[in-house]
This record gives sequence, structure tokens and C-alpha cells, in this order.
Amino acid sequence: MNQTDPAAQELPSAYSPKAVEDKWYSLWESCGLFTPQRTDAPPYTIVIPPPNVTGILHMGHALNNTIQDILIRWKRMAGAPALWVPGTDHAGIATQNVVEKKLAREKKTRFDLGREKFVEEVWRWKKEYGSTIVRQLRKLGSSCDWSRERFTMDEGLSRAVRHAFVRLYEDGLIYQGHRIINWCPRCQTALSDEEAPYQEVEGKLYYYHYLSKDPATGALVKDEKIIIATTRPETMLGDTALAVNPKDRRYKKLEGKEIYLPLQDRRLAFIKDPLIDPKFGTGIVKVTPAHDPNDFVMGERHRLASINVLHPDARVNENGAPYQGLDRFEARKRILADLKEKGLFVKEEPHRHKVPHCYRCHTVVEPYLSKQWFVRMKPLAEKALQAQEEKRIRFYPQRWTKVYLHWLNNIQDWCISRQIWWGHQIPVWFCGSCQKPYASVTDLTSCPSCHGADLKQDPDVLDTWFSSWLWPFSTLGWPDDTADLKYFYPTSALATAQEIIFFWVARMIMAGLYFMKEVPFRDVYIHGTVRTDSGQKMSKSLGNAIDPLELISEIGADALRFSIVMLTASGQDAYLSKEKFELGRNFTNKIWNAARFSFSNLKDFRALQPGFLPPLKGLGVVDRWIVSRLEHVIREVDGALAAYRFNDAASALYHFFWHDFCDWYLELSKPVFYGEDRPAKEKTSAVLLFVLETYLRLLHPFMPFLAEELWQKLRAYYRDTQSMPESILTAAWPGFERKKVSAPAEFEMGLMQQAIGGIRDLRAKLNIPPAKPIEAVVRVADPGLLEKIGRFDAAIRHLARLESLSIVTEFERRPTHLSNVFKEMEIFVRVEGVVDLAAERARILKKIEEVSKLLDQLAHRLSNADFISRAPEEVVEKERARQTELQKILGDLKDNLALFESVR
RNA sequence: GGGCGAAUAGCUCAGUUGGUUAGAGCGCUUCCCUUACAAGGAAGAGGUCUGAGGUUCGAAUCCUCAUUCGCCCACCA
Repeated sequence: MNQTDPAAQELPSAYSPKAVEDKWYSLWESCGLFTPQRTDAPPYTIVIPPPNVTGILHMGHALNNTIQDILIRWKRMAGAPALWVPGTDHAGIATQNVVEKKLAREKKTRFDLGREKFVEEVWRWKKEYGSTIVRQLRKLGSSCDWSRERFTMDEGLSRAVRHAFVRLYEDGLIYQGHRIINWCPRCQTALSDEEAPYQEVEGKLYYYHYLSKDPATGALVKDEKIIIATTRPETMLGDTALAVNPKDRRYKKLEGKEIYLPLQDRRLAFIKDPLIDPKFGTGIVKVTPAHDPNDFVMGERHRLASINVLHPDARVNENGAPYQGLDRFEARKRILADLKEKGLFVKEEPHRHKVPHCYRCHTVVEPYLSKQWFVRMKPLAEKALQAQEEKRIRFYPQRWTKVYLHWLNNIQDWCISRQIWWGHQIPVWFCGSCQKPYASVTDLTSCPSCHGADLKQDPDVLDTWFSSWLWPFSTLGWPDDTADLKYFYPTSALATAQEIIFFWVARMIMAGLYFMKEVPFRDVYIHGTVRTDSGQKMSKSLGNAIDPLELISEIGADALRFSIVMLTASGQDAYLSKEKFELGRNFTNKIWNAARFSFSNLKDFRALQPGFLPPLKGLGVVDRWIVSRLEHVIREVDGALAAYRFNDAASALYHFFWHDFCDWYLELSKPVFYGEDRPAKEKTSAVLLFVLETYLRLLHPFMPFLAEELWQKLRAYYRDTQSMPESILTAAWPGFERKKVSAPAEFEMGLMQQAIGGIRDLRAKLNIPPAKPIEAVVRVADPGLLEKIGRFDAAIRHLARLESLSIVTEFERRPTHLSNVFKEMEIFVRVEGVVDLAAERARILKKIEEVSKLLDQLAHRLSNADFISRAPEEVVEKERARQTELQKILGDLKDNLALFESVR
């Protein structure tokens, strides 16, 4: 990429991201930098949680994709062929709703168009608007391999869906059955249990009488003994029995009585079932097998008839005469009124309860008896449980493992058919002559058994998640055994929100194990939900959302990325407000200005190539200190990323740059740059360049644009740029080098900072004008520190604006050479020997002793055969992990000790 | 009804297997437009770490109980 003339580097004093971001993104993309090559090295793979084609980028996406991009850019720099597979989800119901709404504006319904035309219409919509979110992901800086972009209804994935279906069908894991399912009367389709979440509503519990036959007259009369309680009176039209608990003695006398349904005067059965809770309501329950899951179970058990009383749109059907044609809630009102009129109504009570709602349109879902396709989940779940036991998948934070296991252990069969038109049509054909169903990967035109041509494909489509659960391998070419699939599967990490652990994560694991015989990913990172600062879930419909794109145009993608990562503690929900993003905006500007300052002082300095650093021994304490601090940051960032602690990594980057590099190192470099000592200038220039260049590489995964912009400008300061990668994107990730850590330099620097802080504090307290030079006395606690702090004489005088500085120990009297002017306010600053080097050394020795002792204990325990065989596996493994951890710590401590001794 | 998370500075939150003086951002107070940055610099105030017990040489951290929020799961009609 282009070389920059240092003379031309007159940069504006405020960072403006606009000019920078689009330029670099299109360059990266056009140079193919997001597309990894398959090599011998182990790859690093992430598949994107495919956003809905109807989606527009919200803060949740911003967080989710920033995290993935950080991981991918980090691993790419670390040398792995890093693949991030992007794509979108066809989002069956959601997309169909959008297009139906559009039709409604033209006063049309999908039925006016017919299935074929309607699906064409949705495709047209997809072509026009479906790439919105994909463009927006680019704005965020997501370094996806767009050459591998997929859509859950593209040709390849449709083929994968059919293969998966047929395979499960042939293995007997897919079946069709009459069941009570969740039915959305507005979308007019079945929903899976996960798609019908319970929401608490303020409802009512209605009490009323049923009828029995008067033994004398034979007439149907109100039975004083029979009162039931229900929240949905309208379902009584489908009642076929009353039920009590077998242990409930109160209702013994009801046995043998002829019981009738009010309003319709239909005869009902009387049953006993343990499902009934005697304590709820009156202990008598109306049984409606066609409209309640529990009642359905009882109905099967007691061979009751089931009467469906609702049309698919939740209007009462012919079985519910005389209420036929009424909407379910209207029917409820009328039925209650009629019960009152007949004197059967007893009372109503307020009743808070939870009712399932459609997750797309929030309509109250109706339990509805219908014929649907199901996947038998038990066998799939067993494999997933086993994989978890073998620790082939890890959740971060760990606590989600439990949530996931609980779901697997209580798994229900998955209703996969939907009565909508947009989606993968179920690949089953029914033969008109022999009536048999056939599942097939290719379209059937004649019956495989009777060869008749009267075939009809099942009209339903599959649940959207039936295509997304194949995503980690279908996007890589499955069912074909492609080179991509061989190389990149299983993927490395999945980053997603907690809301879709069941919908998606768990099912992907099951599908991966079933179809690929291998887990789809090793690590699952579950991040929090983005909320407003008052705790509401951020959503467009609530009107409380911060639009990430607007924010990007104001402060830039880098600032957004950095803020959101810094503000989101690992796995916790993020409470955001617009002001909070100033954090990142200010930081980008700080980096920009620090770079400006560096450029103007480096002037015509040239290092041979990046990574050049003068010999450590020849460097002063300040230089060794900043290099040492940088090493700490490298280690912290690396460790934090490996543990999915992104906010830790971000704060390490933030703190180092702002409070070490800018506040101290750059300030201390000023006297050097403004002075005349040429060798000193050379050294400081070299160190400054080294630190800046290394830091930009560390920063790149978090702030890709700014890092690239500044890194490219650094090219001007090297003589050999041939060896420099074209883009920071492919530059090497900084590696931790223990030999660059200098505990003594950090210690001495700490002394200096303490002295300067003390003087500044006194200055402020005594109201001495900042520009006024003063004389100060620094008193140190330990005579051994006298010489150490004396080395900083010039620096302290510079940063604390002193005219003169005396350093004394506690035992000396105060010096007499202070001028008369300041006699009355002579400044005393006491520098506590934070710890003396000797004390620090002693501390390390003690720690080594402690750790060694612990290690001995552990080794002893782990060599005990009894312990190994008896203790739970987890405990043993934990102890082993602790052992390696402690060994690492011991190594570090010993290195540190060696350092102390080498410096003395 | 089960399960999970949270309670730390005025606000929003960090605090990684228990360890010197509990941190950050924002806000606040004082001073400073000092030749990178006022989107900045220097200094400062502000904390009985929700409460009560317990374990320990040592607890914000571990255990028990309580209180208050939030989330998830479940067939209470």
C-alpha cells in the first residue's frame, strides 16, 4: 500500500474516522485479506450467527459481531488461517410477515397471489432488501470472508436441508403425529415450544356450575356440587369430561352421576386422574382434549373424544354452535354472559398466570390439535449429553453448561412443520394411489412403489431452525465432502446471545454430532443482552434503541467497538446509553493525538525495520520501564482473549496507552526531544517507535481502522519496509518476551511517580501557581532509595516544575539551602519505600516457598492411587489443572527472581 | 414450583482459584487553553463492599440464612 512522506504528515488535531474507515475496508476486501488459504497449519473458524434477512443492525449485532471480529483478527495475526463464514437466515415467519404487511398496504393477502406468486414476491423482496444487514456488518469492520457468504435458502443449503431430513426420516427420527401444538392464530401456523414463550398476564379465573340430570324429573338442572374453575371458558364448547384427583374424597358422590355441559347440554364423562391438583380451584376440572395439552394426555388415557371447536384463525367453528363464527375472546364474553343469565355463574377472581405468546407477533398462542411433523429428540440429545460429559464443548461463562444440560435432559420432540409458504418445503410426497408417504432428496414425479404419477408434496415448510442447525457444516459444503469441510470443520468458537441457546446452539450440537460425528465447535461464548441504561431490553419496537449506524457515522466504528467491548463484562448484560460511547470516542482521539505527537518528534528518525529495539542494557530506566509495561499488556491481552474476557483485554489496552504511555512516557520524552542530547534522542525515538508499532498491532483486533491508518503512516520511519506486511491485518501478533520485563525498572519508576505525585499534591494544596518554579525536598524512608530516586532528578524537576530538588532520608535534618522566599512553605514529600528491592526479593522468595509447598501437596495427592480411583473425575481434573497452573506461576516467580538478581 | 444471575463510590459497572492501602468510566470540587490532545492535563473529595451469622492468621471474595431486584425453565386448568 502507499508510502507516506513524513513531511506531509501534518494531521488534523481531531481524529475523524469517516475518511479512514471506508477506505481501509474496501482495500482489505479487494485485496482478499479476509479469505484464508488452506495450509498445513491448524485453522481457526467461526460461523456467524446468521442474522435474519429482514434484520437491520442493532446493538446486539454490534456486540456479537465485534466479539467475533476481535477473535478472528487476533487469530489471523497469530498466524492461523482464520475463516469467518458470513451469511443470512431466511427467517421463515418473520420474513413472510414483512412481505404480507407490504401486501396488506396494497389491500392484498398472500391468498390473493397464491403460493407460487407469493414466494416469488418474497424472493424479490429478499433481492432488494436482504443485503442491508450484510452491508451494515461491513461498516462495523467485520472481516468476514464474503466470498463464502451463504443464505439458508440458497441452492446448497437447500440441498443440505433435504439430505438432513431424509436421513433422519430414514433413521426413523422424523414422524408425523396428531398432537396439541402451539398455534398462532394470526400467523396461522404451528410453533415449536421455544417459539411460544410464556408471558405473565393479568387474567381471570371464572367459576361456574355444570349440570346434572334431576333423577325425579329427568330435566337438566344446575348441580350445586359441581363448580369448576377455568381461565378459558370458551374452551368448554370442546369439553368431553370432568375430572378430579383419585385421592380427592370430596367428590366421591359424583361417581355415577350423569353430568352435562351447560349451554350445549352435552353429556360428559367423569374421570379420575392424578394430573389434577385438588388444591387448585374447586378440584374439579373441565377436560378439553382438543385444546389443552394436559387434557389431551388425559383424553388419550381415558379414551375420551376430542372436539375441536376453533377454526385456524381462532374463530369458533360449527362444533361450537351457537357461538359459531365468533372470535375466541368474543365467544368468551358471550358464554360468560349466557352463564350469568342462566344463573350458573358463580364468581370471577383476578388470576395472574403465564400464557404462551407468539415470539414473532405476540398474539396469544392457542393450544391446538393438529397433524404435524416432529423430530424425535431423545437419541440426538443423548449424543449431545455425552459430548458434554467428555468436555468436547466448553461454555464461557461456564454456568451456561447447566442451563444447556437441563434443557437436554428434559427434551421434548421438536415440531418442525410450519403452515407458511416461505421456507424449505417438506420433502415428503404422498402417493394418491397407494397413499404412502415418501421422503426424497430429489423431487419425486412417480411413486417409488406403485409407480403412479399422482403425487403431492406436503404443503408445509420446515421450521427456520431446521436449516440453521446445519449451519456450521452446511456452509462449508455438506453434504459433499469438500476440502473446506475437511479443513475448517469443526469450527473453533461460537459467539452468541443467551436467548438462542435452545433454539440454535443446542440443536447445532445435536446436528453436528449426528451428521458429522463431531461437535460443530469447541467453545461457546455466551455474551449478555444489550439493554438500555434503565435495564429495558433494547429494541426497535420499544423505541429505545441506539442505532449503531448512526453512532458509527458520528464517532466511527472503532469507537463503537471499543466502547461496547469495554463496557460489557464477560457474560453480563450490557446497560448502554449514548453518552457511554464517549469513552471510545475519546480514546480514539487520544490515540490519534499521541501518534501525531510521536510523528512530529520522530521527524527524520529511521529504524531499519519494525521490531527494532536498541539493546536493553543501554537504555535508561524510563525506556526499560515502558518496554516492560508493554510486555505486561501483551500478556494480559493475550490471556484475556483466550479466556473470552474481552473487557479485560480492552481495559488493559486502555490503561496502558492512556496512563502509562501518554501520561508518563510521552511526557518524559519531551525533555529528551526538546533537548540537545542526540544519542538520547535516538534511543528515545527507537523505543517510542517500537512501543507504538507494537501497540498498534495489539490494538488492531479492537480498533482495526485506526490501527491500520496509523500503522501505515509508520512505514515512513523504516528504511526496510519490504519486510513489512502490506496491512496490519496480516502483521504478526506481538508475542510476550519475558526478557523484556524489568521489575527493577518498574519499581524505580514507581518511586518517581510517587515523588512527583506528592509534590503536585502539595502544590495544589498550597495554591502555588502551576508555572511557578519552586524548591522541594523529598524525604525517602530508606537510605537505600536515596540514590535510586536521585537518578530521576531531572525528570522530577521537569514534571513537577521545580527549581531545585533535594532528596533526604528521614534521619537527616532538612537542608539549609532553600531560599528564603519558600522558607515558610518548604515542601516536604515523603516517599515511602514502596517496597525495597530486597523486600521485594524476599516477598518473591516467600511466594516461591508457598507455591512449592502447595505443589508438593498436590503431587502427593495425585500420586495417590486411592484418590485417583475414588474421587470424582471432575475433582481430579481440577486438581491437575491447578497443578499446571501452579507450575506456571512457579516458573514466572523464578524468572522474576532471576531478573532481580541479574540487575543488582 | 425449580434453576440462574445481580446487590461494591452520586450513576453505570470491574474486581480471575481468599492476601498488603478495594479499581475504572461518567459525574462532582479546585487549578490550568503548558508548543499531541479542553474529546485534554494536574490534583482532590467520595466506599460500615445489602444485612446477620460462620470458616480462616486474614473475607468484597468461601459457607449458611435473610432482604431486594432481574432472567430462564416448568402441563397448575
